[in-house]
Amino acid sequence: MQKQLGPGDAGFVLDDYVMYNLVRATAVYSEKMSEALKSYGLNTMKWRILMLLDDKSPSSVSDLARRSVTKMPTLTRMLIRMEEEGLVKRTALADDRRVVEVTMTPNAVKTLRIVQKIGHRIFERAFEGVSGANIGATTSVLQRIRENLERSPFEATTSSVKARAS
Amino acid sequence: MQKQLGPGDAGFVLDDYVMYNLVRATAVYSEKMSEALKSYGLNTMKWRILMLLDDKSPSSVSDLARRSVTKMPTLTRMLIRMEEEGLVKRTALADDRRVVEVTMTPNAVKTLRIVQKIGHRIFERAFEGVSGANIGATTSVLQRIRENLERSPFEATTSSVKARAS
DNA sequence: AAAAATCAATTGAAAATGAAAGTAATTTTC
DNA sequence: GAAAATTACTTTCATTTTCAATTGATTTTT
Repeated sequence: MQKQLGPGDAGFVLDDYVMYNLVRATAVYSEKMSEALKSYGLNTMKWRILMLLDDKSPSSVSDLARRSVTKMPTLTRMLIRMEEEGLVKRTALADDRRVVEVTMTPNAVKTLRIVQKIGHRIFERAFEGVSGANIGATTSVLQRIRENLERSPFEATTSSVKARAS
Repeated sequence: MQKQLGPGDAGFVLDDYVMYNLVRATAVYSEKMSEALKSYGLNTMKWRILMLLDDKSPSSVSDLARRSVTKMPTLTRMLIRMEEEGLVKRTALADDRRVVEVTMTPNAVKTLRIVQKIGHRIFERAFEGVSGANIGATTSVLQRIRENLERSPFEATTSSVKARAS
């Protein structure tokens, strides 16, 4: 296996570029999930929040924002709506009343369990023909990507060469 | 390697779930790219469109929409803006005047080449510590995921069990 | 060949998003 | 221990995105 070609290199093929495939695969997956969730009154964001709460409850708003890679304002609004819909409860933390603790309602757990089955079927379809070993390897690589990128704030070494269109 | 656990199964760990990592890794990557592109007057969507045009020019609007997994209205507006900024040219196809052919301007090519270098550095950082073989394997899996999901329109087999929160 | 159907792209109204400012609570500094 | 700084979240407002309908062009049907 030789050195990775980057965009702009001669012989570079976009369809074989890992980053392009990463973004596109995720977009298609999100699209499918979104369709499937619609009839349950959910969208991908509510789904992700419920999954995160199922994983760790209660969670603070900022914790959910970080783990769902969503901006706080967006999340605040979404959580208010979800509270109105009876999916979550928001309460100020006793120790530190700046913090808002979010928990799932039993109702939300019930809905989540149903939707998880559908999510699992989409997952199975997505990985049709991919071995368990390869799924594991892919997971590791994805975890690694996130860690690598979250660790390092990107510093623009060519900051002097600021080209601009028009 | 045993059977894959799905969300809701006992012993399931969200942080090890491939779909969660897929979405999160992509979100972090997009965030980093977005930051890096800002000073060049670009965003991830313009960047992706330019990459697609660099790969195949001219392209129709619908073709770009499909390959960038973006809704047509969004793309139309973005292309209009990009034309105003001197990045692309839009012309009705002679054979079929419903179709709008989009091409990059030389100016855009110049900008793209610069930004690609930065994109490549982010890519390298993302895959720090990942072998070339593993990058290749990941690419294949991602391609497979997309193909699998694009092929099959998801049919809700539990469509009778429509639960709804609240 | 006129009418109906389909298709590619655009536009208009409504919802979602995010940067920046605002608020309230806690911690740090002097 | 009061003033300043920080933190966690919320709100405001301008922009972006999307759904649904529309336009203009081509193809299909009758």
